[in-house]
Amino acid sequence: MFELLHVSKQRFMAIASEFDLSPPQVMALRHLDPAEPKPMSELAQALRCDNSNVTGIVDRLEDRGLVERRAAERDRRVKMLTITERGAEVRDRLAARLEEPPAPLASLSIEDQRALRDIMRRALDRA
Amino acid sequence: MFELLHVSKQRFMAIASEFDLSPPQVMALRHLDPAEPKPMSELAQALRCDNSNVTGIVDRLEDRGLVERRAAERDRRVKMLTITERGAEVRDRLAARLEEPPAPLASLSIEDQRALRDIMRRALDRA
DNA sequence: CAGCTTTCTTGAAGTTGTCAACCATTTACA
DNA sequence: TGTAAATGGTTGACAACTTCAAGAAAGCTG
Repeated sequence: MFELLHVSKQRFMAIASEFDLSPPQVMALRHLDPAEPKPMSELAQALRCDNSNVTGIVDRLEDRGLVERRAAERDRRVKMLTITERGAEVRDRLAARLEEPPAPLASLSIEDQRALRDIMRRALDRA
Repeated sequence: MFELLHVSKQRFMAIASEFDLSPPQVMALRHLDPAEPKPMSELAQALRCDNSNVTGIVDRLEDRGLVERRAAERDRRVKMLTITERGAEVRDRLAARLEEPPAPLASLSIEDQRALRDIMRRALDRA
């Protein structure tokens, strides 16, 4: 189990570096929705880290033109995050790459894969 | 699956901080064996990071008196890492804590847990 | 309007990570 | 044997993540 986590983490970092992104940047891109701008604080909550941390991560994503900050109309304190066109394209390729089943799991039989999926679902439902 | 990884990572970091250790420090302690000193380079390989990185991690573990560096007799370039008495005690408590099944998995039925374990084993054997 | 709260930013400090350069030691070979 | 190359670890520079404390700007409340 421990081993599997380690392998998965390696895989995740390898994919992130394919896109020249850091793991938190990938998490941020995954969470943001091109159709629906979200405030920084929500991203911080999703990433389970401090607001001030998100500032830096978004700074670097914005430098690369992947996301944009925009003051909310209703409350000008909150900055809404939107994904740019380039960002959406990267996000899609990233999602496709991450959805490929990891090597150890791909080598399992179809029945095992199904069983695994069902057990995982039950585990997360109970959580 | 993604979600499960995220949850597991959170759990791991929470346990690490219970012991006032960082994740890499925990990984290092887990890898070292109180009975058998190992060279820095082997730890670097296990942690999949640069030698120079291990230098810093071991520095901080040594500052807390958890591990010790000792020049190998055969080749004085290599530093053998040993776990101190305090280190072994921490390592044991840590192992016990990490072996407790994580909450989402613990809530599964016994059959599901067994099935999960068997599938995991098959996955890692094939890898 | 005055004071409190909320959202985000900034700055300091610490850890991780990589890379290049370096030192000491060992090994290879001419 | 003696010099050159390889090896193990350290150091320094740099970038990113992380948290905390302090601050600025905007909004809310009485």
